[in-house]
Order: sequence, then structure tokens, then C-alpha cells
Amino acid sequence: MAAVKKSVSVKDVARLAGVSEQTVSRTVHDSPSVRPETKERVRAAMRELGYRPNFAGRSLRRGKFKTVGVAMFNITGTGNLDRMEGFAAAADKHGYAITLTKVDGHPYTLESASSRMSALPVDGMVVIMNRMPADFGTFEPLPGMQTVLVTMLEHPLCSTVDNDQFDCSRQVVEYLLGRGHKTVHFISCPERSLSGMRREEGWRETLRAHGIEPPQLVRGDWTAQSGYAAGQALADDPTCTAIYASNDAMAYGCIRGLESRGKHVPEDVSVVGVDDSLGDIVPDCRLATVRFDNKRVGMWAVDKIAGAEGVEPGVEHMLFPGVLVEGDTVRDWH
Amino acid sequence: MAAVKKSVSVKDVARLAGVSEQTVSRTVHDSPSVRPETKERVRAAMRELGYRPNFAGRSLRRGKFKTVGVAMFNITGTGNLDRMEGFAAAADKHGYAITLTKVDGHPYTLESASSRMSALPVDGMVVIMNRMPADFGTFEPLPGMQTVLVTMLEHPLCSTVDNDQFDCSRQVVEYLLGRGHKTVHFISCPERSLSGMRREEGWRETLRAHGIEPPQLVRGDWTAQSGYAAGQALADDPTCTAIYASNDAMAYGCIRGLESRGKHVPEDVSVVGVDDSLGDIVPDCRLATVRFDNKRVGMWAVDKIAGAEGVEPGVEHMLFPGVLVEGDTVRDWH
DNA sequence: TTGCACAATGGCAACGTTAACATTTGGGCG
DNA sequence: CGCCCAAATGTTAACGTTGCCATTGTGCAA
Repeated sequence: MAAVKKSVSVKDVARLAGVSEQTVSRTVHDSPSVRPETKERVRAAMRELGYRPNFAGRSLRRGKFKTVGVAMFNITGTGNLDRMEGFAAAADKHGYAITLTKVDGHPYTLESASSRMSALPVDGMVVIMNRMPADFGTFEPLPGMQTVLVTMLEHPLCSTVDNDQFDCSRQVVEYLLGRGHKTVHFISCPERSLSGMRREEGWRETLRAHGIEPPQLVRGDWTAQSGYAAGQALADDPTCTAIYASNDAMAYGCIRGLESRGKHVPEDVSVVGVDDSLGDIVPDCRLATVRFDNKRVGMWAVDKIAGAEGVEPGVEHMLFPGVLVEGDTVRDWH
Repeated sequence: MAAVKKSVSVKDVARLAGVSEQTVSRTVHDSPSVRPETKERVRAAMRELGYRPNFAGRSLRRGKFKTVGVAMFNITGTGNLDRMEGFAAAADKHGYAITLTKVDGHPYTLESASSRMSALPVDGMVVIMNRMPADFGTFEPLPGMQTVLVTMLEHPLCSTVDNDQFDCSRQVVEYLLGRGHKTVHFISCPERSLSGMRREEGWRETLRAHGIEPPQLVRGDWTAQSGYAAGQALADDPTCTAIYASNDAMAYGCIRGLESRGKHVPEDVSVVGVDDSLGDIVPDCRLATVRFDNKRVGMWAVDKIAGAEGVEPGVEHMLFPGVLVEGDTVRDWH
């Protein structure tokens, strides 16, 4: 039985193949200046020894890791899975890997995310922001570490990307007004949610832009149960003919709440949600909603870092609009 | 303006602080054999220069990366977010990082996941299996790369961990039989799902163990819509008093399907799901279900790799049982 | 005073890879 | 036959860190 060697290096391969280390390296990179037969001999040696290039040696030499770090304050969250899908897809495209870090137990600041990342083998980093970090205004990215924030807020020093929540509300409100409704009621979400607040602004300002004073909103907490309560509350309001809920769970809850009070959707009230998250969970309910492409958001973030390759790219801010998906829960108002 | 230096090394810090590189290194690691005042001088120099230790140099020297790789064939999938939460939590605990890779466009084999990982800076790897890889039986983990598979199947060379799907079905069936039902109908899932198949086995074998011949199952496709159809189909079956669905979406669909045919839950039929995924999406429905702790599964996998630290740990197989959560959709049968 | 233990610090080498430069070989051409 | 060019391969050094061993300095007992 062969002695266990810590790891096989180019030196070992070179010795076995009877060539120099440099020739091995050239073979690994498939350089054209190595004779095919030599290459074959080297490859045979690599196979025999089970050689795999050492990442640390390579990175040390090159000064690049070909890896993008992703810092999350909360891993569980709507759309995170799709965003990760995007991160992974874009990374793959560029030959990069993704390093995931949960910033937890630390204060909710960009600085803590940044310093956590700085000790890891990454060329750039993406931070997923759900709430407002305490140091958003003052944060400076680490020198040499390209930093992209996933948020709607624009940062002076970091590129940002997110779904356009304001435009989402604009689309929904104008869609409902366009169908003849005189106003649009709103079921909001907890005030600490950045994206939720932006949706609320979009709803309010779009109504005002159409000369309509926004009605009293109903505050929910993202759950269907809170939507149910909101639906029951709004069922008694004769001016309420269209409801826009901050997410699909609340929209669905709202529908059931309205029904529990004898109101029918969409005959009596139209309902629109956001997120397209009901998907395969609820039968027989084609809820009108807004679909976001979180995968695209994730890809953009990683592209920004991995696609740069040496050039120092400027700060950019990107918002992707959602797509309004029509359903069976909206009807023209007479 | 200072010239832009590629990166600050111990050498730079040493020069500024007027000490040797070794003393800088010792300060970084907070060695007790450096005088406090010297340490402070070095720390000041580090701050001034913005020194951060270089990962590549360190790993090269140490031969360890303090990173666990996670290979996924599909990123989107039930429980993956919770598993990742577990990966990240366990990694954090050990001072490790997580490197995520999507194995895509490549064949569905452990070998492709493994070779993809081999070029990355990881000390061990976790593979999340959803389906049966073609080379499951013949796969050998890379030497020196501790490999953990997330699957119920036991592998001779790799440790494995997953939820106990067989036991999940056992719990559900025995629970329903214990409440007086004479048999339990089953809504299954696509046959390529490993966990789904194991649930099916559990259902079948537990019934047989109680001397009951399993009734004809209804095949679903994970969606509420297929559950709805199943519910309608089973509504006409007078022997059907208890239904066990392979996931909550189908269970919920089933309930609505039964109701559409005039059957009431739980008065006429009891329904139990699996996954505890309805959570905040459906109002007024406390579905009886089985809750899995995917975070714990993820933590176990990473603990196995990061917790080992040098010792060569044996192959282990771990199954975590789910917890049956009672709800309002089950009633005793007279 | 000398010797000795111990605390604090420095010098050197090596981890695996590859860029840059150096060397060898073979062939074409004056 | 000698020269030069290009193809193929080899040699060297450096990336940043840290383990090992060597060196210096300080205080105390003999």
C-alpha cells in the first residue's frame, strides 16, 4: 500500500512524467507550446497520481480568487432562493464560485458584513439587505473589494440592484384604476421592511398622481391570517372595490376574509397581490399578482463583480421592474 | 496621493511597526509571547495600512481552507433554504465558510459534483441529492476530501444525513389508525423523488405491519391542483376516511377538492400533510402535518466536516425524525 | 561575578503555482 | 558549413504566511 502523501503537486507530476514543473503547468492550462505527445505523457502522470491543482498556490500567485462572497443577514427570506440561483448561475458562467456567509450575532451593519468577508478568499462581495443597516450612509467598501448591495436604496460608493418596488405599486394601481376602480385600498406590511415601505410609497404616490387621496391603509404582518383580518375589515367599507396587498399570502388571506363576510372576488372586490408565491400551494386560485425576477437580480450582482475582470467599473444602480400577471381575481368596475 | 499598492502584507506592517514579520504574524494570532506594547504598535500599523491577512498565503502555509463546499443539483427545492441556514450556522460556529456550487448542465452524478469541487478551496464537501445519481453505487470520494451526502440512502464510503421519511409515514399512519381510522389513503408524488418514494414505502409497510392491505394510491405531482383532483376522486370512495398527502400543498388542495364535492374536513375525512410549509400562506387552516428540521440536517452535515479537525472520522449515517404537528384537519373516527 | 532559565523577538525556509526569462534543439537558408 | 529563427522545454523567483530554530535581553540564584 502506497504511503499517504499530503497532496500531489506539480513537482510530483513533473518528476513522474520526466519534465519540468513549468511544462506541467503549461499542460494544465493547455498551452499550445507543449508538444501533444508531451502533454499526453504529463496527463497520464496527473491521472496516475490523482493530481488536482492547489487553489491556494494558484490564488497566491495570481492574486485573484475567482470567487464572489455573498453576505446575508437572514438566509430565510422571500426570493433568496431565486437570488441564489442567480448568483450561482452567473458565477458559473464566469468560472467563479460563490462563498456564502451569514452575518449573524453581529450588529446589522454593512461594516460587519464587510469585515467578515475580508478574511475570506473573495474578489468581491454582494450584501443582501433586508432592513436598513445603521451605517448605510457612512459605509465605505474595502479597497480593492468591489461591493454590490441588493437594495433599492442608492449608495454613493457601492453599486446596487433590486426589484423596483415603487414601479410595482405603480403598475398595480394604474392597472386597477384603468379597469374602472375609483380608488385602491392597500394592505401594508411591517414598517421595518425596506421593500414593503417602498411599495407603500408607490401606492400612495401613484394614487395622488391621479388626483386620488389614498384611503386609510390596513397594516398587515405578511401572514395570510393578517390578510384575512384585513379582508374582514374592508368587507364593510362600501368604497372598497379594489385591494392591493403587499404579498400574495395576505392577498389570499384577504380573499378568504372577504368571502367569510359574504363578499365575492372578483364580483364585489378585485384583489391583487405581489410576489407570485402562491404558485402550487393553493388550488383553483389564479391570483393577479406581480412577478419579480430575483434570479436576474442575483445574476446582475455577480456579473457586476465577476464580469469586470480587472477594469475598475463605476458605481451603477439597477432596478428591475416586475411583471404584472393577470388572474381571476380582478374584474372591471362599472 | 499614495501609490496604489496591490495588497498590504505582513512585510509592510512589519516595516512600519519596526518589528519582524514573525512578530506581526504572532500579533495577528494574539500570541502571548508578544509584549502588550509591541502588540499595540503592530496593531496601530495594521490599522494605518489597512492590513488584512491574505487567505491564499495562509491556506497555502496551513494546507487547510476552513471552508466547506456545498454542491447542489437544484438550488430551488423544498427545505433548501433551511438547510443552508444550517450549513451557514454550523460553519460559523467552527469559523468556517460555505462555498456554494450549482452542478448544472453536467450529468447528474456524484462524480461531476466532486470534480467540480476539487478545484475549489474547500476541505470537505456536502452534496444535496434530490434524485438518484447514476454513479451512486460506484462513487468514491476524493482522497482527503471528506464527503457528506444529504440523502436517506446509505453510502458505503460517504457519511449521509437526511430526514427520516419512512418514519414520517409511520408516524402519520399510526397516528391516524390510533384515532380509529380503519385505513389510510395516500396521495403520492412523482416517482423520481427519492424522499417521496421513501414516504410511500413507509405508508405501505406500516399499514401492512398493522395487517391492513394498502388501498390504491393516487399519484400527485406536488401541486395543490393535483391534490385538488385527488380530493375530488377520493370524495366518492366510502372507505376513505383518512388521507395522507405527500406534502402540504397537495393536502390543502385535497381539502378544497373534498369540499368541492360536499365532503367536510375533518367531519367526514381527516387529512394530514407533510412539510409544514403552509405556514403563513393559508389563513384559517391548521393543517395536521409533519415538521422536519432541515436546519439541523444542514448543521449535522457541516459539523461532520468542520468539527472533525484532523481526526479521520468514520462513515456515519444519520436520520432525523420529523415531528407530527396536530391540527384541525384530523378527527377521531367512530 | 558567573551561569542559567525564560521572555521576547528575529531569520529562514517552505507551502504550490506560474510569469518572466533562459536554454536547448531542429530545421531552413544563404 | 555556419548562422539564425522558432519551437519546445527548463530555471528562477516571487506571491503572503507561519513553523521551526536561533538570537538577544533581563532577572535571579549560586
